[in-house]
Amino acid sequence: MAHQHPEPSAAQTGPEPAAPTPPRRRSRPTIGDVAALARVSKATVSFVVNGRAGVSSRARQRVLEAAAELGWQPSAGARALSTRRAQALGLVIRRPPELLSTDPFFPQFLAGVESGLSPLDYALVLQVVETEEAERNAYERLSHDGRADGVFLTDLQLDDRRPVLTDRLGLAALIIGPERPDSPVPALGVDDAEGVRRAVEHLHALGHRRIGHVSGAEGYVHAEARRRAWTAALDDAGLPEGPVEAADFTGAGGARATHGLLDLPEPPTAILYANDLMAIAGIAAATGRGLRVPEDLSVVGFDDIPLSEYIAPPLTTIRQDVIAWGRAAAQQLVSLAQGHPFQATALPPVEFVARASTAPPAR
Amino acid sequence: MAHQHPEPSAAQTGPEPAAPTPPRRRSRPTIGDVAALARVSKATVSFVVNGRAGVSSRARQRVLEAAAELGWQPSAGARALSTRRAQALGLVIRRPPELLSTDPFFPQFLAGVESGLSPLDYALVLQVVETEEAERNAYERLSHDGRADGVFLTDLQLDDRRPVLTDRLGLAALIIGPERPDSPVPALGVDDAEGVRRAVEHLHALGHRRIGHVSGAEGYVHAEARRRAWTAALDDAGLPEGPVEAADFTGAGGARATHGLLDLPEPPTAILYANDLMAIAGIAAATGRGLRVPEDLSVVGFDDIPLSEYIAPPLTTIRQDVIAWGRAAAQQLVSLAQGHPFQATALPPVEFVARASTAPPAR
DNA sequence: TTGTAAGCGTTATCAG
DNA sequence: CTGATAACGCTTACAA
Repeated sequence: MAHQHPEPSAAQTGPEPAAPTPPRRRSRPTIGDVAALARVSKATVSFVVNGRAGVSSRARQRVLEAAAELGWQPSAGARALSTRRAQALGLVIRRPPELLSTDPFFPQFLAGVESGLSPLDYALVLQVVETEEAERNAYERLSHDGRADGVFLTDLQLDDRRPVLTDRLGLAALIIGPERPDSPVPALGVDDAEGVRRAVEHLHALGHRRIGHVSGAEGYVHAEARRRAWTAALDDAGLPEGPVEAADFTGAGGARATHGLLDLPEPPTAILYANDLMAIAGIAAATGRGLRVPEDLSVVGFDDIPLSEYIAPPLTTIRQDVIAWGRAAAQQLVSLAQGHPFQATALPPVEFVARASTAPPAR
Repeated sequence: MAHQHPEPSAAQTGPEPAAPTPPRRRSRPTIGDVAALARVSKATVSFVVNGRAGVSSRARQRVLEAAAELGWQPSAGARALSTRRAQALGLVIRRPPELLSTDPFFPQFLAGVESGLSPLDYALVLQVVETEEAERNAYERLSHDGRADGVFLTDLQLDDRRPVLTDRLGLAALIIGPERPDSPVPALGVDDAEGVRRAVEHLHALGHRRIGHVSGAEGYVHAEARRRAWTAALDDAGLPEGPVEAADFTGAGGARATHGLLDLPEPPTAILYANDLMAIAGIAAATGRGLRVPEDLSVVGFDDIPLSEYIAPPLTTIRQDVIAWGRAAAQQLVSLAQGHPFQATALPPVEFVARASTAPPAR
């Protein structure tokens, strides 16, 4: 009935009586207001907005008109409390600030997630945390507070405990990245290996035989996947094992690792980086040592960030459609959160983009 | 009483009797369970967790023990329904995908916002939209669904209608950027002008007299602010008006604008870009024309993205502490959402960072 | 087809 | 100081 007003239920049979000295700051209309105006019960209104059968078209009509007149829309919070669903998904990001601000993954992923979520009328609750403890905490609260019906698990580590955690919480979850063996949580990821293989083949065809790798932060599943793909690709190409330097996905790390590789007695003539950011920093590092790219050193990145096309030389790299990935992930997770079983989705494959940072080796 | 279980209130005098064939999927404990276990009323439990006076220490003790034993934490959703506050802030982002994925602003800002929000126990609801209509819609729903108590207004346009919208919705809002005249919504932003002035002074001191500017997307308040600051700084330095080329904050736009300036009959010897991304693309564009940076062209960026230090040459730029900005904004907006009046906060000033992309002009 | 009433898990009011 | 009891806005049996 008349919400937040002291009148007794008599109001139910007619429009709201003019309250004497109505307290200003009229709050939003409620389902009760709509029901009263449409002269039906709250249940009927609920049925109408939820598109359920069992409502006469006349009643439906009146409800819709009343809702429109009052500008009423159901309250997500109240609905969540009732249905025990938040109509929202959670994303907890744990990354060092520097990485967060430069890596193009998250913004794109977020854009994709949103594009998948908004047609379904789901919201996204975001948390950025620093420690692992805060991270666990965030998932627990998200679940507990009923703020999210499902969560994305990104930047998975090799020994990540989050799948077990979400499983225990009974919280729907989806790993963003390569599949994990024995994981209680399904995963959705593109196959990096294909792009890496194409890159190695490209370098091999150019005549490179010593191809180094600057890997991402150790312990991360995707860093590890790219590294293994590189090893496998070298092997497939019949090339000897190449030198690898572990880095951390940052510009500083990429520069340092590049120097490490170039300081070797037999430096590589080409380097494959685990992301574009490190590759760009690597180009600068090599340039700083008097090397020319690509004449003296070929460089391949990973991600194809928008900037990669606009540096000198334009970066040869491996492109993933992160937006499409995010969209697919969102749809999948909503489906999981609604209790449907996981069903594998096809993601656009990674793409090898040849630009000017690769060329035949000088020697 | 015992929540969601069929037992009669007899359960109140002892531990919960073992239900025969208990339905799986035991849901979380509620305040009622805690109250029952502690042998107090729900209200008392509520008072305890909200740290309000009027509870005997014995009762408080029992409540805390019961809560700990049950692992109970209050449900944010239920609380929100009761208090009519979502304990969450909203951020609606409308940007073209490319810009979103490369501009370091949002990730940093988000990190800052979160660092301000999490101690206050507020969540962040994020939306990424494409059209202006979707944007308006997003704000309306956020407000209306009760999903957010306040919203950030970013990327403000000169004729932006969002301040009026949020005002009409009665939704707390905070503009992220320079203050607007006559705005019903307060603003929190760093003063770009100081950094721009320092940059121009730096270039002037190096001997430059023709300093061009590549501006950000037209219509944006912050792009306009930087452009005006540049004009004013030239004026202050007693330099003639310089050529300006309008761009859009993207790498492609930066490259195009750079060519535009360099094609002039009297090309500038130094260019100030409205962001680092365009500056980096500008360096590549200039290099592609056979110019050397900084010998033939000095370049100054804006933002100091992490990559700027690791390109060749390292970029001279203007740094803003976006994380601190985000944190301050979060605190401010929470305060506004709680009904407190706006009170100006000091933000760390922008900082001029001289690196190697600037040098005395050749001619 | 429609209405009633009982939740959902809190907070708030107001007697004891 | 404590405890019923009524909101809060919605969904959903269950009746009518």
